[in-house]
Amino acid sequence: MGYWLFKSEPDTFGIDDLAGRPNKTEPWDGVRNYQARNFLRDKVKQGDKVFIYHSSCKHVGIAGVARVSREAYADPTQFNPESHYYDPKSTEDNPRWYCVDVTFVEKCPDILPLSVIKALPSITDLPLVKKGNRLSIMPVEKQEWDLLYQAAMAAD
DNA sequence: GCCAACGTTGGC
DNA sequence: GCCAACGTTGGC
Repeated sequence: MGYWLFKSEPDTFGIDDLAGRPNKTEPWDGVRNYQARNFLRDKVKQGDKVFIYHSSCKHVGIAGVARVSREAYADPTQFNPESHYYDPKSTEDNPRWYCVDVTFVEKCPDILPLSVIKALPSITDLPLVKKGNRLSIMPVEKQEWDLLYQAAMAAD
């Protein structure tokens, strides 16, 4: 079982949007970074657990948990000229971008703030806490997951 | 809104 | 292949 953190801007799509979708499921599309793409395409597996992280907003941090309900397939938005994510250099035969489906699992009682995550002594390797971090799909080690999950779900 | 950090593009 | 210019991300 793999563990991941996916970033999203809640003004566009946040944990509440995911919870409100039919079957609480949504394609995680629009990823347009090669390192993130490679994780999505090659490493993210059905049943893996995912922290949904809210970025570029008032309360930055881990907002909830989802699981991967469908493994990588060609991101349809890359073929749609109307889409913000359209990529004219991508073809159906040789798609450049991939997405997975994620399904809502649970919401944190409160956002676990980035400042708190950074203050956890054993969270030092997670790309999220590194300087200049821009990776939108990143692996989380099991020990990291357990610690973050406990912190995120603890009601205080 | 600011700005640092980073990824991508394109001329050479 | 180098690297400057540019666009984007993302915390604050």
